[in-house]
Amino acid sequence: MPSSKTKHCLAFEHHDHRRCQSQLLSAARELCHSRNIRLTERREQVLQILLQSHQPMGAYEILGQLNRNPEASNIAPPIVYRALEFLLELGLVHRIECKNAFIGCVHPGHASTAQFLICKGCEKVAELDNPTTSLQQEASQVGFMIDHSVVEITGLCAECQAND
Amino acid sequence: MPSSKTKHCLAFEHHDHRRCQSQLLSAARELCHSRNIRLTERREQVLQILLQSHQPMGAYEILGQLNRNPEASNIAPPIVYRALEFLLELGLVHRIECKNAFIGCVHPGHASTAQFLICKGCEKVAELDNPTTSLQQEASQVGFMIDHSVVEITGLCAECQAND
DNA sequence: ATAAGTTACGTTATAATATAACATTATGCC
DNA sequence: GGCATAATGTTATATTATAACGTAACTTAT
Repeated sequence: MPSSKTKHCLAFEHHDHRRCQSQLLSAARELCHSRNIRLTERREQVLQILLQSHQPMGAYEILGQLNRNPEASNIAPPIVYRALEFLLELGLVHRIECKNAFIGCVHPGHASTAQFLICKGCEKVAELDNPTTSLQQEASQVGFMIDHSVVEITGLCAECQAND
Repeated sequence: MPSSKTKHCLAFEHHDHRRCQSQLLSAARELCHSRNIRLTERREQVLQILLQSHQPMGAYEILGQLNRNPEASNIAPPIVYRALEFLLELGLVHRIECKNAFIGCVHPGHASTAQFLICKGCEKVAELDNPTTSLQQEASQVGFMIDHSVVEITGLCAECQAND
């Protein structure tokens, strides 16, 4: 899974990545503190790895990052999956279903709904931020109680179309 | 994966299942014929299994069904995955990403877009039929060229809410 | 402060899902 | 028939995920 590729695509072209990361991390800490929930070191490590990458990562890729650290090596899959489960529950992280991968949430607050544009060219993923879609409204009207909803739109971003 | 559970939920309550199946199968045959594409026996077998179930099935579950047939047993995963790939491409089958499972399409024709209501209670899945969502329009307007889009709304159907 | 209860983490093994690579058979076309 | 292509078959293995059980850390009540 290439992670440092052609940075030429999708919504987050010009932004201060370090600042964005640290803001999201602070927000996560505050969220957990306010809810009296423990953002432990492990959980924070996993969140940081995802926020740094800013792109979807597989669980084993995250695991690799954790084990890159020479001290405290040899971490096993369940640890990553448990941290992810925690972060997903809080909406700090989303799962990109069509890639079996995970990505840090850029708009914490909408835990139960997310929409993504997924470029097949540069493999970048942009999170959109629509509070509620017409489909969700429709579902509710039919009496379906929504727990979680996912929209994944795959295709080619403008840049990648141009580069063909 | 329970497949014959509490049939009490979601959109397709009252319908003639056998008829629905055979209609979809005919439609598939016609589609392939008109496009001069081969709906081989294997591919048709897989399609039939999915249409019969009318619910999402894992690839290995399908495999199990194929191997249930005493003659011509011992079929291996790639065969199923290849048939699925073919059927997905044509939009005769959809992939339920959040379950890593596959389901026969009930509205062939919209190959590149599908929406599902997925009940956590009875595990049934209903396919909706909205041609285009506002999100897709939005994506297009941003210059994103959509290849495929997936909407998966998970929750509790009306029946399952009542049965709590 | 300590014992009891709970939550998080660590570890081992294994299950479930998916694909790579290559051999064989069938089909379409000249 | 002979050739090219497409589909299937086969073996092995990669990738993703979880079960089950043990240990450590934190929380709370006494």
